[in-house]
Amino acid sequence: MEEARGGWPEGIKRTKQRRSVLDILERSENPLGAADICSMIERGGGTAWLSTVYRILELFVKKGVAVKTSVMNSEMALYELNRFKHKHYAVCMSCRRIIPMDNCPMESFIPVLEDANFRMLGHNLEIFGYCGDCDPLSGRAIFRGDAK
Amino acid sequence: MEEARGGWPEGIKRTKQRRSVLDILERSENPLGAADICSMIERGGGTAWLSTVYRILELFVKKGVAVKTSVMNSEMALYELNRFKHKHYAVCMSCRRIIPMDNCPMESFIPVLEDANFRMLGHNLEIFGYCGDCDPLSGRAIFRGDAK
DNA sequence: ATTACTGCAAAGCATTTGCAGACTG
DNA sequence: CAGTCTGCAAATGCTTTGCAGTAAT
Repeated sequence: MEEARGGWPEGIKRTKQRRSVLDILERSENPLGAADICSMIERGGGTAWLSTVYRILELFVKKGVAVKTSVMNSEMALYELNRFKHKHYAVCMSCRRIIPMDNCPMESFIPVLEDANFRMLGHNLEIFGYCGDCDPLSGRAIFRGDAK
Repeated sequence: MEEARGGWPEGIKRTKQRRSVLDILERSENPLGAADICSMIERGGGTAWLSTVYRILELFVKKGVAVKTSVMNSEMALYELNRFKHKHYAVCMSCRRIIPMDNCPMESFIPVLEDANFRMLGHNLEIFGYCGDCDPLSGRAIFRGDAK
């Protein structure tokens, strides 16, 4: 489902740095670390301090524009655009290469892995949401405009 | 499939601290952080420095006795016994509670979540293994006795 | 006895926070 | 113009590393 993207996400002030970060996230197939994003901005001629990138990413996550992904055995937090679909990755335990697998019901990814010449040793499924004790269960949309 | 457990994992020297860590991992349903393990040992009357626990966990992972799990939105690395089966968790985005789901093919976990009164907002599947360029593809068992 | 492991201290990274100046709406 | 965001620096928290003494085989 498309969001306000193409335009600009609702409730986020437009700055040069935020434009850059969103632009990079939109272009990237793979999740990126804050440092990656920072150096990509610099390579593109822009400037953005690392702490600023962190703050922007945190904001994007809070607004539901991006999601924070922890990829197995990586020390770094990775971020990617919230594309509102399943996120499935094959992560190489050696070089950390990430093979993204879109549209991926459980039963169909084996062929994809074989095509990618990837030997699966195991997998890990994480489900996120709210348990009974914590569910805000309101009519409000999740992630929208609540204080820090 | 059972390993040398109940006995002692092959190729690991027996020390008080390692016994403690393995014991705790065996008893725990959920993945644990190094600090958790450390304080559990102290609560049990033992002693184990945090750095020692980290070293032990690193060793266990290298030997295939434990696996390192990164649970969504957690800053800490978590470790658990390698039980040689799928690892599926539901993680509460608010309190970080972890609901483990054993024996969990994709199509069957929805009822489990409903029983646990868990509202799923999304999920994340990670697959680990070796890509074509990195596959050691030897006859050797994975994780067994290779240098750091 | 030899070799490896642990306690402890200090370093290393990724991430966060505080503050003053700069920028957006 | 008011409120927020960014640059920058310093702090924080998890994890790693170095070294000397201690324990396991």
